[in-house]
Amino acid sequence: MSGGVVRRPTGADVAREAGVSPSTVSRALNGTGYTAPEVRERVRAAAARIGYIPDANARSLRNRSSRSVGVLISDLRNPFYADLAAGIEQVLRAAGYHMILVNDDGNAEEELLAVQTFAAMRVSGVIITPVSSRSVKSLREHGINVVQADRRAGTRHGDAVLGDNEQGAELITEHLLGLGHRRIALLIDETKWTTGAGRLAGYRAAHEAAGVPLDEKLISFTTSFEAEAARGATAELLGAHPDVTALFAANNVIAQGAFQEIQRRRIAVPRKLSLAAYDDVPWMSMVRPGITTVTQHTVSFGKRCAEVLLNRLDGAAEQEPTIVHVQPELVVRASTAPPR
Amino acid sequence: MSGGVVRRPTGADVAREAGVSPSTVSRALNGTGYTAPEVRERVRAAAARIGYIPDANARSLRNRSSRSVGVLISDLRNPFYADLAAGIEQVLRAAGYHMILVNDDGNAEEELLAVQTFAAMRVSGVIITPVSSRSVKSLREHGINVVQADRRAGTRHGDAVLGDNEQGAELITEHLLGLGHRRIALLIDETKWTTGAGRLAGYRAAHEAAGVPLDEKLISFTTSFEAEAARGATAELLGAHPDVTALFAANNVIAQGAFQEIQRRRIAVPRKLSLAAYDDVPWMSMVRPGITTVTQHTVSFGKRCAEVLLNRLDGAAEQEPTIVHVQPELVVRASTAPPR
DNA sequence: CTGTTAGCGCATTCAA
DNA sequence: TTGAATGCGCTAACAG
Repeated sequence: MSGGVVRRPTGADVAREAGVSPSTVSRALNGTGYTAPEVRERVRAAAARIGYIPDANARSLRNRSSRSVGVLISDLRNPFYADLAAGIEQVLRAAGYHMILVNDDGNAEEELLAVQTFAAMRVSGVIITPVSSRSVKSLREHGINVVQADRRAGTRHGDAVLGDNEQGAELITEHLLGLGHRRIALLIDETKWTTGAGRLAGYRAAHEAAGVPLDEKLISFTTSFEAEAARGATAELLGAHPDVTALFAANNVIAQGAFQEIQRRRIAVPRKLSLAAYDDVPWMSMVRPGITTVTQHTVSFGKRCAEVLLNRLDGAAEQEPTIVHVQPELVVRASTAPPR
Repeated sequence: MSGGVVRRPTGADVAREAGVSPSTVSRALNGTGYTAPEVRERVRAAAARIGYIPDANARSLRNRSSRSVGVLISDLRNPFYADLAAGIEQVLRAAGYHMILVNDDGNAEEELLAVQTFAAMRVSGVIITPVSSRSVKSLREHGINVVQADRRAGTRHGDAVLGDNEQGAELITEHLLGLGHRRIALLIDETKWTTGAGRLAGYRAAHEAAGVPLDEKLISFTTSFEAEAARGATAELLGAHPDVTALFAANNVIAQGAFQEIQRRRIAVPRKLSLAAYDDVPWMSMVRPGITTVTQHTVSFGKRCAEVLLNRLDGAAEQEPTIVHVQPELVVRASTAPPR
């Protein structure tokens, strides 16, 4: 039992039940075109009675567009992306859309595959934390609305919701400089993306503004996106430059690696070393000392992304690109203090 | 520019390009039915040349089923669910399916709405951490394959991937009893779901097995799913029962609240109080002392869910239900030690 | 205001 | 082995 093909009621069934034509059913249920109020009620009742659920695929085929939105992120296990997706989904759902979520693991191939999928599904838009500019271009060529989230790849055109990475990094660096630090190391993984580039620029700008000379050797580039790599980079840096008094980790994964290395070496934070990070994720407020961070209010960030997309779908098709800048905010906790 | 409707190539276009009929295109590209190898190549080349992407909606309409799988979870911001979804997505993607992710916030209404959506989309299956049994029933009535993940609502039928909550709770409780604790409090939020009920049962069973009398007053029920509520419950419990030497938090959110309250009161862990939790999430290994937990290997857990569903889709339509039990594993860290 | 007709793009009969 | 015809379920013209 239970198995087999379930013949689900169609619009024609509703039509029969209500004694009208299929097109009237469509109009009555969708509120498009004219329908006599009395008829509309009858159709609604009939539909409810037989449990009619309009077939989304038929509708999308006919309309050449669906109520689906593609969301393409790097890593759902990273709370930054998970929160972003959570914010997006919340707004989409409230607006009657649903989210196709694809993880690309920071891999351009996978990203391109997902673009194919989204094109095939005729999603009405895509929100993407881009890895390669090809995907974004490809999306556009397919006539799909795209909102770039968190960073931009290549093209500077089109809708985007971005954090002000330069300002965020300045906030942190200023904070550290203001405490009296002069040897502040930056741990960063990439500077090809707008996020990394901006954070590096902010770090530089803050030094410049304060008139503090910057030692380029204190900028450490991690090669991978794993916390373990960041731990190694931290070890190396601390070994080579024992005079460093503060560490600035450019994202939450790097911060994790740095924190672990610091714990392993039993370095007293903030007495011997201050630590600050970009992006506030839960563990940073759970550990002692709590980590000073720049938060981007990630869930709201995601909401903004969805709002920008929805706005574009609501007729603003040929409007100017919307660029939203999310203000980063410094959260001072106990991991930063004046140098000894 | 860029705007307007993009006329995407259809199978007919490919047919024209390759000098064959549309049906041959379909056969050649899908590998169904007979096609001359030479023709197949020609069609493939033509398709690639003009950038043909089969319309997923048309295909789903025709096939009465899509390559979409609905995933319905409680809260993407909770790392447990995020990891679960990450595991599911990874396996689905590798198998050529995609994930429609819906958050129900533990709300039965939202859950039911999502069921409607999934039915409308003709998803080929749904993986759900159920809130209400109605949704699961409704899904079945629509002839949709469902895999219940982590817990079951009402019905004991059908495919499911479940943690052995009773055993996991026993593992923790035994561990604490073995250390010599006799006054172990349990912080739990619900016991209507199979997860909560199982964990409570395991806590009881371990006491029984050890011949240690259990004080029912040490079982504290949180009313909400927020960490803050758990913090309050912890405060109350600690106030009422200062002789408690160990705390067992039944999930990661409760553990967070408990941990925060413990920090606030500056209670020495594990010297004055031991703390253990169900489900291992990142902050638990970052804080000092690290929290002793039972891990369910959540990402793999998610993978198993997807595998069970895929297996069902692969012809096992009328097969016996698959029930997978995921073995919990005790991870002993520094938050548990013999009572003072 | 409502019904008839047509077609979205595909996969599958059935004939050839 | 291939092509022509058909219909999945829906909505939008167009007549009435």
